[in-house]
Parts: sequence; C-alpha cells; structure tokens
Amino acid sequence: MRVPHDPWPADQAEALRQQLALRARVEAGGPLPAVRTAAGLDVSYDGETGRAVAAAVVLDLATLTVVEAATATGEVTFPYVPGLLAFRELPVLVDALERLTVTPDVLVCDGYGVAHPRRFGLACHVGVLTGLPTFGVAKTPFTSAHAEPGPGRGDWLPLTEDEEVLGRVLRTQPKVKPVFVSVGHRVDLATATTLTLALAPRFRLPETTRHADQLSRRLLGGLYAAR
DNA sequence: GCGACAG
DNA sequence: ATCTTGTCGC
Repeated sequence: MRVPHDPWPADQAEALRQQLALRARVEAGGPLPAVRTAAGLDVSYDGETGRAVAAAVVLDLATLTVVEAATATGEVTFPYVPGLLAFRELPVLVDALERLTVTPDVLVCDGYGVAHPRRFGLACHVGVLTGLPTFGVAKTPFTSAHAEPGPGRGDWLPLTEDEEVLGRVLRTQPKVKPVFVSVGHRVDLATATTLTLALAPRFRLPETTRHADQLSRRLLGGLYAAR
C-alpha cells in the first residue's frame, strides 16, 4: 500500500510543528462494518547499533491466521520522547506498511491514539498517513487518569482527562493487568474495544500486536546473528 | 518549582 | 524499547 508523507523531522521542534499540523486531519468514525482483516504494527530496536526493525502483520479477524506479513529495517535517529513516539517509529514502520500487497481494514498500533498530551498519538498519526481506520492498544498508562476496572474479561473503565473521555482501560483476560485502548482515526471507541477483545481471545495483548512484536524481534535477532 | 512520562 | 533465571501454574 502507498503511504504518502512529509519529510521526517530532524529535531523535536520540527516534529512538534508537524504533529500540531497533522492533528487537524484526524477524522472521527463510527462502527466498522465488515472488518475482515486487521494488521498489527510494531518496532524492535538494537540499542548498540541503532538498528530498528518494523513489522506489519495482517490477520484474518475470523480465524486470527496470518494473511500477509511485511518487514523493514532502518537506522533510528529520532530519540524516544514521551509524546513524540511516532517520529521515532514511523519512518521504518511506513516502509514496512508500503511492502504490504493487501490493504487491511484496520490498523492496530502499539501505543496510544487520542489519549495523548496533544491528542495525537502514534495511532492517530498512522491513521492520517494511511487514511485507514486505526486505534492504539497500549500496555502501560500514559497521561490520562484511570481507575481499576472489574476483574472479568471485557470489564473496562473510561480513560479521562478532566471530563473528557479519551479511551478505555480494558481487561482482555480475567484477573490480568488491563490494556489501554484509544481511538486513532476513522473508528469509534466502542468498535476499537470490540476489536481488541476479538483479537485477544487467549492472551492479554491482541494477536496482531503479538505477531508483529515476535516477527520484528525475530528479524532483529537474525540480523544480529548474521553480522 | 519538582516529578511523571506510550515504546 | 532493552537488560535477564528461575519459577509458578494450567
């Protein structure tokens, strides 16, 4: 798939400008009729060499089997700055996305969407660039206030900032630490929640993320062994 | 002013 | 993200 984008920022000031400009292009969305495929995205790093490996893995939602997988490698230059994660991960992530021959119905990102200090997390950025529905599933809390949801699978509580609902703290497995779901682009929060649960029938994290995570670190390890 | 802070 | 062994439980 094609992923048109501006030049990647070289510094934090430029990144912040791009973020605030692109933010205006986020679109709200409703339910997604007929979601057949969902793609998981993730990036692994080698701290020594600065090497990054991205993976995009497309799953069939009904069977949770792999439809297609694409990877890309590159050198990371942008530092990790909370709130600017997208600028660190996107360059190599976009390369991986462009190597997909199928267009997924929805993209599942590793991190936050609108539940972000400036309402424009990684999932929003990926959505604006691809034009596809996106949402984020994060493993740890970020900035929004949250309480502990009930112990059952599917139990959730809103992620809020003041009176504003920005996402959900969602329990995907009984008595297992919850995940943090927020909308990215062209999909609503209820649908993102439903999809997250559908993608995580057995483990805490969605199968999409698990596949992308495993593939990216496996390739990173393989590259290291081959040096 | 001092921490906290997705991956 | 990444550094890392054994160990508890199904």
